[in-house]
Amino acid sequence: MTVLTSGKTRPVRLADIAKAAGVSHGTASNVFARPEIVREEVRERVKAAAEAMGYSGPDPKGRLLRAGKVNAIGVATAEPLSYFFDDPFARVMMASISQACDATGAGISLVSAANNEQLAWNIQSALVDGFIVFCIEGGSRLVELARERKLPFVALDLDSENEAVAAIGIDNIAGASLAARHLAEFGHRRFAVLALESADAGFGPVTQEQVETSSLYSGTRDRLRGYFAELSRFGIDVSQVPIYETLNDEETVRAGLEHIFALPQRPTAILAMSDRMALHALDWLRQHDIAVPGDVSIVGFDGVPEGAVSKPPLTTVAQPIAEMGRLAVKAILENDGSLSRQLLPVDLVIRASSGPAPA
Amino acid sequence: MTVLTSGKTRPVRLADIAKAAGVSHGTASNVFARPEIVREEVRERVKAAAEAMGYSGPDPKGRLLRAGKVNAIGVATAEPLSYFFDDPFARVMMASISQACDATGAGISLVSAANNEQLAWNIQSALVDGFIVFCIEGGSRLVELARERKLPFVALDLDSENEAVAAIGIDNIAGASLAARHLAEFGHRRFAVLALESADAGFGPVTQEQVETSSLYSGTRDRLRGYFAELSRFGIDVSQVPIYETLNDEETVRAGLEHIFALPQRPTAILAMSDRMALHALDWLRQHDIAVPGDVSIVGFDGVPEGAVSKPPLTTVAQPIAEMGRLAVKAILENDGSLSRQLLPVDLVIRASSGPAPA
DNA sequence: AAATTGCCTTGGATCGATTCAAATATAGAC
DNA sequence: GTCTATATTTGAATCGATCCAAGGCAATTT
Repeated sequence: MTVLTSGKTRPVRLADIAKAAGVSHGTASNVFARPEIVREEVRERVKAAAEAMGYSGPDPKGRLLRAGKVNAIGVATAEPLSYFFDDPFARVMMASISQACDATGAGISLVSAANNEQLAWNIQSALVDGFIVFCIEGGSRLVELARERKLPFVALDLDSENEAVAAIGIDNIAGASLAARHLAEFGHRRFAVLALESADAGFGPVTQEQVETSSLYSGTRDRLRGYFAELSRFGIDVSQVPIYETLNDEETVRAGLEHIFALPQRPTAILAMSDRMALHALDWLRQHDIAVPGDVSIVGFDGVPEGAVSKPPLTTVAQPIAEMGRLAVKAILENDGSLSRQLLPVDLVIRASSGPAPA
Repeated sequence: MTVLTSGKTRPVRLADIAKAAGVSHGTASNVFARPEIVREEVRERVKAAAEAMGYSGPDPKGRLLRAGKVNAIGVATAEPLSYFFDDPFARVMMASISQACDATGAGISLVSAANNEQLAWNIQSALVDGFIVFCIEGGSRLVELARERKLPFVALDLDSENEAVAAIGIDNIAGASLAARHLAEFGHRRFAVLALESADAGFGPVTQEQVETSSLYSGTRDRLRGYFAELSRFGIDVSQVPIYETLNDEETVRAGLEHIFALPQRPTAILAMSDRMALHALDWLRQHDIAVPGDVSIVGFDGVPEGAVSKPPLTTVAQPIAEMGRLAVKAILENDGSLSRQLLPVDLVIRASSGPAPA
């Protein structure tokens, strides 16, 4: 595995094999890359030399520089790496991205970092042919970094403002409208909203104005707009609808529900901006003996598989997650510049967590 | 972003910047790699040139060859890539691996492939500093491939036979004993086993002999040995204990329970070789109004987080998954050759799914 | 004025391969 | 024996950086 040169050892290179076999390194390279053009006798000799010296084929590091293609795409997020394995939405998305990669033989590199400094470095030095950027919350910095690499990249779920970057997202306003209309048509008139972050690291009750004025997190803002536009159409005074912002985890969802159900007017319908929140809410409601959908209806957002097996199964606004992943991978690998921005349609999946408003 | 040379364009290199700024390439390199040793005036000039030519920093491809370190570890499996995001055990393991990577700033490359040919190529050409190999089922081919790369690598959960490869695993026999003893001490005498695969693509009732004779899947075999050795110690005739092999999914677990509970002697205790199976079993039992642990006790294996929140919470043999991930990453990154084989201790976590045998 | 010191800068060597135009060998035709 | 066509092989150039010994230069010592 190593040659001895003046007392110190170093890994065997293709050139060492070539010398040992008495051929040029060009020929040695051909033995591995295009064996069919090398005369059999020579080929065997080179292979024998390789075997003897414990050489196990050309080092990808060297090949890479020459070839230029890594054959892997980077998936980046500003969350810790474990986000990819913890978050239900990320998992479904990654599963679909990985299927698309499997189909084309490309690998996946996970790029992230504990702190912001690391993150910049990691993105700058990632060995990938392109990036898929998860823009969860205020991912604009991430987009900026990825863009500086001057590699093909697409943003998933990007703030709809930035027209200049390639992005695959959904129509948050339309999706939210769907959810709100569904509940309103069931006769619900007292609503509450479980919102995603609209400003950094905040949770607690917020007002519509606060959400509107925060420039980041356009997903949160658009979903709220969609909800409220639709509710207004039904003559509901949206200024009276409580909005509670959570961190999309169990603890803050429960806190939100405690808050909401302590208000004088209990809601009969909850609009949750993620399935994760909706599922935690389902747990809380069951533990508090509030029947779903008997007393309270709830509609989630995302369409994660857990929603299909919850108790009760969750009505939700399903994103075409698999399609988004496929498109993203395609955009990177083909890099024909065809993709600029793409808003995919969402789908209201009606299950058992929503029903007529109680009389 | 590109320079024009005799009619064709090519990406800007560091050398182009150096020339444009009138410095040597060595200095240009220092501007990016160790800016503090370059005089400010020069530094600014080079940076300006870079800016002007749209150069966004040294290409990692070039750096890699020189540095030799990719700063990423490969995680390989023979399953499709999406396994990493679908399987609960894999997910917990990946979460812990990614935490360890985050802590050291290393990236993660997922390596897998649809078919065997691809897999070989993907492993041979992966740009990584080492491999962590998931040896789920008969992963010996995978280990062989990884080994040929001559990079540091560790196998997770390897067949305990192969003494030559570095591996991190658990003592399956001891873990299984723990589970069996726990139930036996509760007075249980009628057992059933929900087993993992022991041969390819099979599910259904099997005998102890069948499991023993299958050479792959030593995990399944060892767990069964552990169960039965311990039960025998309590004077239980293990030849009468039904074993049902599942595919670790809901459907086959339910089929297994239908089968087991249709037998003349209903068990009062179930030993499940994975938490995933145990959790599906819990669902089935609840739906059939069989009280846990009133009528039937059940003990899982793995220690996935879902087991802590199931109803009832699952007694299980917890693997030190986080520790395994940490050790694996450490072994790769430090590569001090210190790790050869390591069997980590397992832990019986007693929760509410096990209790005294019914009178 | 010469010598020493410290700070920057230079340019050649190197990392490990692939590529391709040119050179060489081999065989068959005339 | 020469010529041509074909099959192999060669070796220099290239990919894009980093490293480092050696050199240049200005400020300080002797």
